[in-house]
Amino acid sequence: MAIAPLDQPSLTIGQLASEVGLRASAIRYYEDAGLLPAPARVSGKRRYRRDTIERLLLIRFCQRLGFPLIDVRQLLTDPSGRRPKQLWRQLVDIKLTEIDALIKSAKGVERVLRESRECDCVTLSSCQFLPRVMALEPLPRPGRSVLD
Amino acid sequence: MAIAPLDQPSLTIGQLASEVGLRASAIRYYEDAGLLPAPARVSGKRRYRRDTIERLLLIRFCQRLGFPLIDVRQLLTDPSGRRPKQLWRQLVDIKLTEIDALIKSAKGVERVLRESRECDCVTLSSCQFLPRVMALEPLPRPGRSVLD
DNA sequence: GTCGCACTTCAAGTCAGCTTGAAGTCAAGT
DNA sequence: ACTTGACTTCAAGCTGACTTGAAGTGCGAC
Repeated sequence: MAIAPLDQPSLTIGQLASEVGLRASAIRYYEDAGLLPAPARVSGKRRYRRDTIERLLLIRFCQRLGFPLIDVRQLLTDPSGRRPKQLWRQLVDIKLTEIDALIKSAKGVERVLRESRECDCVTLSSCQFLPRVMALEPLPRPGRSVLD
Repeated sequence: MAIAPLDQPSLTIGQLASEVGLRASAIRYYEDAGLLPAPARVSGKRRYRRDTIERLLLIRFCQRLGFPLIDVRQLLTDPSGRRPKQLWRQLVDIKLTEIDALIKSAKGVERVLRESRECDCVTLSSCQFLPRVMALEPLPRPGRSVLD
């Protein structure tokens, strides 16, 4: 039986989950989704090397930046094993335009909200805010790949 | 049988949909979701008064501001039939804090994205951006009621 | 030996806001 | 009479990131 090197003691899925603040089911899901390689097994149970922690942190890193898992997978499944700088820049550039649009849109919404707070128009057609609100783009919803 | 007044000729669902830029299926969905009252029928088919257009515009108005349909329903099903000012202010105030948080969060993400674009650190643990990214709150995802 | 617990797989459920499909109805036009 | 087209209902599908549940396995402790 393969024995983990001493500097990389193995973790059960529960230990790994609690170290990174995830549920075990999420880790299994990442494996199914191709974000984590299938780990070694000891009597059928998953055993993770400690460096898996880092990989999970990188996943959360990217999630915090607004990338969907499908894009994170692209980054992580680079054959060279290193963070592919070129793809990273491409993703960042697209995400930056998305974020700029989001901020702009959110600021427009904020302004209209502040102004319409005191609005008590009963019929919408007489509402002074209607044209400005309808001119707003809807807040983009996240979750889709930046690479369509 | 009730006859629509002359100043309110009735619209089929398809006419209504094209006037407001929605699909007929969306209008039926709004009815199921309690956002629109069940309209009169002519031989089984829905006939809408023209003021339904305004109600649909109000729904889109609220959607553009980021309110989920469940909150719009609260606003629309007020027994008085008028826009309930007090609820409106409450919703707006909560939404304003959400939007402020969103903008703040998005600006943090933007800054990190710009800075990490040139980052080529191979291992995440040595990445200077990790602590700052992990400190970011995730971008809030829309769609849930502001009144939990 | 048997209890409990952490693990396993697989399927299905969750949220929002619709869309799509199947199968049927209705009225007008040719 | 037949076709066309817009309508009807109801059920199911779609997105993303998971969670939940059911049914089973393995292992250490008592």
